[in-house]
Amino acid sequence: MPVNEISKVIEILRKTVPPHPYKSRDPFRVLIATVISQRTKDEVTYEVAEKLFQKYPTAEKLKDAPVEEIARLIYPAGFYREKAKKIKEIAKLIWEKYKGKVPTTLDELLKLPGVGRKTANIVLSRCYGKDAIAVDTHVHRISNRLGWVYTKNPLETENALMKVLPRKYWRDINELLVMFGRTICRPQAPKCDICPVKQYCKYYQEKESGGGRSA
DNA sequence: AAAACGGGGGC
DNA sequence: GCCCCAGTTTT
Repeated sequence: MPVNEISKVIEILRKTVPPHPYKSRDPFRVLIATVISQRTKDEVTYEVAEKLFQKYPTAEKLKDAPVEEIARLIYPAGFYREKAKKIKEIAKLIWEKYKGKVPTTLDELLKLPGVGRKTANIVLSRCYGKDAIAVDTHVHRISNRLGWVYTKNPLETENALMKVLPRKYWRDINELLVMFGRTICRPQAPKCDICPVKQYCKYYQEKESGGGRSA
């Protein structure tokens, strides 16, 4: 797909897709909230994260919180035991090794437990203004459906997107496509009939010409 | 009732 | 690369 067409699709989505509800740009909060959101529907997880921050607002406080108490607070997000352990360990590392400041580079972030490329890139792009593409399953699925890239895993998608997606969109693409994926371009039964960019979508075109068979 | 869902890490 | 992880939502 040509670059100017990708830009057009993004501009349409920006005008039609609802804004992402999580607004904080505090690196510590974004980092912890993103870890909590892993493998869960993120509607719930931001409420859960706020409850956690009410009781433990900083890395200094969180590093001394009992794992069971963290687990109790984040329970609705699922995987609460393993996440609680990781969250506490992250808080401890940030406080002791990084003097209370969340690392600002990909390499350092990836050393934290429970932090992979998606989580690290969320922090880099949202909190530190770096040109990073945070690829989660929404970004992966939608990029492939639209025909922007043709890849089989998130890392490939990240690399391929860096070649075809104009740099000015990198930082915002995750929030935009997450909300698009939630409301229209869902994993199953996407609402193509009301999709504002279906005319630019490979998946939709194939569905139309392929006699109703899904791709 | 069963399958889909969503990141990271350990092997 | 494969497989596991827990609870909610969709089919």
